[in-house]
Amino acid sequence: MVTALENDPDYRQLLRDAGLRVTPQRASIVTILSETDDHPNVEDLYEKARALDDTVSVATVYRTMSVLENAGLVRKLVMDDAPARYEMMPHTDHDHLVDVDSGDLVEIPGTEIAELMGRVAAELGYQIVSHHTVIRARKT
Amino acid sequence: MVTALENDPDYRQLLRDAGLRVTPQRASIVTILSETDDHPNVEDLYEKARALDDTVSVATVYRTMSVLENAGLVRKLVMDDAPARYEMMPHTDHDHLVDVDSGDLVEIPGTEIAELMGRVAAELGYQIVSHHTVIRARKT
DNA sequence: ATGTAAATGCGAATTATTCGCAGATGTCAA
DNA sequence: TTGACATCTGCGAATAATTCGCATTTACAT
Repeated sequence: MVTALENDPDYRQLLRDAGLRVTPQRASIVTILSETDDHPNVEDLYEKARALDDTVSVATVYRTMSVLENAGLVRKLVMDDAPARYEMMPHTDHDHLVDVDSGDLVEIPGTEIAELMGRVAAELGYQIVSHHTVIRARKT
Repeated sequence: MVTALENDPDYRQLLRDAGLRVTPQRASIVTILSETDDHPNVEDLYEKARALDDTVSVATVYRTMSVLENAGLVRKLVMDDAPARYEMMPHTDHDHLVDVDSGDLVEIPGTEIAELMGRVAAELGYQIVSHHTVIRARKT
């Protein structure tokens, strides 16, 4: 269980490779995000990161997410009717399903969906940059 | 070329079947939306509907979209960084692809993607209510 | 015709997110 | 090590999209 980015040189290097400075605020935010199983929104991240480092501000959480998204380190999940949620860019690809009754967000393992999209996009002469899929569903 | 819902009894009935009143504002908005090829946002709809009927207000466009979406007559496309866009619920299913360079929105014909999602969701014990997929891509 | 719930316009309120700016600080080259 | 300086930061104000409150109107079942 890692408690600070200091102990986890991976992210320090990832940030540097992306041409980004390693600040304590970014360290706390990335630590929180990478240690969590769910998909926090900015408010969640702000509160938890602040527990590690009370100099973190909301604006910085927004900026950090934006900057990490551009660097391809973070994936933003745009929700239909709620603030965006985030996850570290997964190594094992997956999509997302929202339980419309409970609001839970479930990960759909597997790369089939993305692969199919890739094929279909290729047929139209496009190469996928990213895809945003949120399935709204109800337990059967 | 239809110019008012009056001439297109289909939608009047669809609204009624959904338990909704047929108001002139709704008539204008639905007419505009159903005659357009692209995927207008609320501002687009507001301006065009207002040309038909200058009593239409922005709030009503929002409310109408919301109400029609719940009734399953309209599909809302949640964009990553721009206001939501809408389309009449298509009979021929399709998904959407945004050209990241031009901003163009392209329809992806076919039901394969939705079918695959349906199968995958079923495996997890879910039944799809709706799915919102926007692929961001670049011409090859 | 008429009663009533539903719908409307208006403008104010809310919510998520971005921005401007002045001060702080990581990083790099000497 | 130490500067130098571009990058980051916090703060609070600004913006943009969307929703709400409320008084008034209206569609439509009876």
